[in-house]
Amino acid sequence: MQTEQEFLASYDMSAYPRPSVATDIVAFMIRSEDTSNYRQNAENKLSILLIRRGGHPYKDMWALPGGFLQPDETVEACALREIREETNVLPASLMPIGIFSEPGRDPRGWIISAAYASVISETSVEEKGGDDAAEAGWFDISFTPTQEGRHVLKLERGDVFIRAVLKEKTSRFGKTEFEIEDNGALAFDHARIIASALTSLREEAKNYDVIFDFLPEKFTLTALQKVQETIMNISVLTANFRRKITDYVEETDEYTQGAGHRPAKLYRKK
Amino acid sequence: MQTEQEFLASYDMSAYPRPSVATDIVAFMIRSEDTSNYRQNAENKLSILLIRRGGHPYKDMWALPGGFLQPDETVEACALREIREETNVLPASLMPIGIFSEPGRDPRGWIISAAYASVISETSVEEKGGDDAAEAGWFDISFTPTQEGRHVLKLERGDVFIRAVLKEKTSRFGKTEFEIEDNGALAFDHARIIASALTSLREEAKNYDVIFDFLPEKFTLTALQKVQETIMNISVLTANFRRKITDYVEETDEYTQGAGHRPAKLYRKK
DNA sequence: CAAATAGTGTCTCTAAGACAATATCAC
DNA sequence: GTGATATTGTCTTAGAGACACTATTTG
Repeated sequence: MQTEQEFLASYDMSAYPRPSVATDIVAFMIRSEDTSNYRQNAENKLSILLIRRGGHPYKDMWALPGGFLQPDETVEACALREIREETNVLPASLMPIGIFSEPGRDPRGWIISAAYASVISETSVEEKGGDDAAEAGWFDISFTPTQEGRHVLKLERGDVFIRAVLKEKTSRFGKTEFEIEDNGALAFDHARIIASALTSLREEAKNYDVIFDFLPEKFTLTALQKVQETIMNISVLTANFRRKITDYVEETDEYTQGAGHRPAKLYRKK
Repeated sequence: MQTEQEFLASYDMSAYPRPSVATDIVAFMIRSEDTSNYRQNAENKLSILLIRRGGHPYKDMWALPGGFLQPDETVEACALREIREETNVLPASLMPIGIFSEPGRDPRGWIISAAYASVISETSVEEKGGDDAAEAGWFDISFTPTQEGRHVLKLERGDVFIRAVLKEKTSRFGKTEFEIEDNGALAFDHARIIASALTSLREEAKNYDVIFDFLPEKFTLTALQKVQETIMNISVLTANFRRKITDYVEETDEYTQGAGHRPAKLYRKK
């Protein structure tokens, strides 16, 4: 009879086949763009971070940031490390999206990926300019349904346009999934991952769980409302939004200044 | 300059360290127990499937069904295969719970696990008796909060009692997690996985997504209500439950028979 | 009829949606 | 004052929760 010690000493992990395990991160940020009229508030665009692949496979196409899991870290820590390496910022939130493990999803071999959505506040990343701007950048994202259950994913940054088409599919267990019909210029199955991530983000934004993470510590209620409207791609009535959000925020005694119109009180997350 | 073909031909996956990847499945079933009074409806108990470990490590302790991912399958397919091997049944649903990847979670080495919750209808599994009853069995489960953010997980089957204690912890990003304080007789970090799975199941049951999966195709509204009450560990008023559930079901023209009280109409999921 | 479950009607209160009205700043 | 945003008030309606009541079967 073997003892546990003896068993563990003789156990050989390499007897079983093992995949490489990676994380891919969909990093969301809301970028505000000044309007022509100085009195008008800035407009918001939802954007994600993409990196141009310098080497094979999918050379010169755009991919999500990510990397391989290391032996001394959790999958979540790996995702945080990768996003940190790319943006120099710790994200304000990290949400699991799913495990992507279809055989053949990576031409290099058996590589499965744990996908995460993360949220980065624009103010936290502002200082970093476009130092290696050709290699990484924030793409404005839109994801809209068309006829016959198809969805078009558009990513735009300056003069770079990416357009992918996905088909909505209900999985065996009733969960809606996306299937890639046209990759656009996206690498691997990343169009699918982005679609899932945005769907999850919208789900989370419904109950106000994630919208605070897009803003700095102190913010106006109008800014908060704009965040939600931008994410959900809808518009809500101000009075109703304020009534519902009251439970989640607390006042500060500060106000915005010099905006060419009535100042707004700043709030903090409760 | 290398072509993509050349790159892929020279690519060596084994240059990077790889973990073993496994799935663990929390299979839920609601078992009805006849009461002493013949006119009374059966009582429901929520239960999960556990397997007694025959070998090291954690020899003789109880563990979740699961197994290693194979190169030609998705993680989800792996979970389905494992649950199928154990119960001979295809579950009615499969929900991702999370990836458990803390270094040291498995004494055999670097093994990460994708955990799933699945739901099995009692009627679909009824035929199978206790053929290897000593090795696997359905344990009634209860999971109740105590003082100071602790939770007690009790598992019971005949004369086998398992009692584990977990501490509720809010992760960095606001998600509630569980940390094991006392494993009871559970192997690995499976107490944590079970706690997460039950929490997810309750979340899903709130909006009636998963309760149908516990029942056969045709069911009474009372049975459906009992399922929800059993999962959530609450009781709801019949009139209100029926009003809300109307949108999710459709009538059949069949009725229950010979129960010693008024027959109930059978419904189907819409 | 008794015991048990099955099923319906309705009152109250809260929350959501729509819309109107008022407040305050920079120029 | 004008143009912009900030903030509050209130009407209506839908839905959740509580509770009382009626219906139907078997022994």
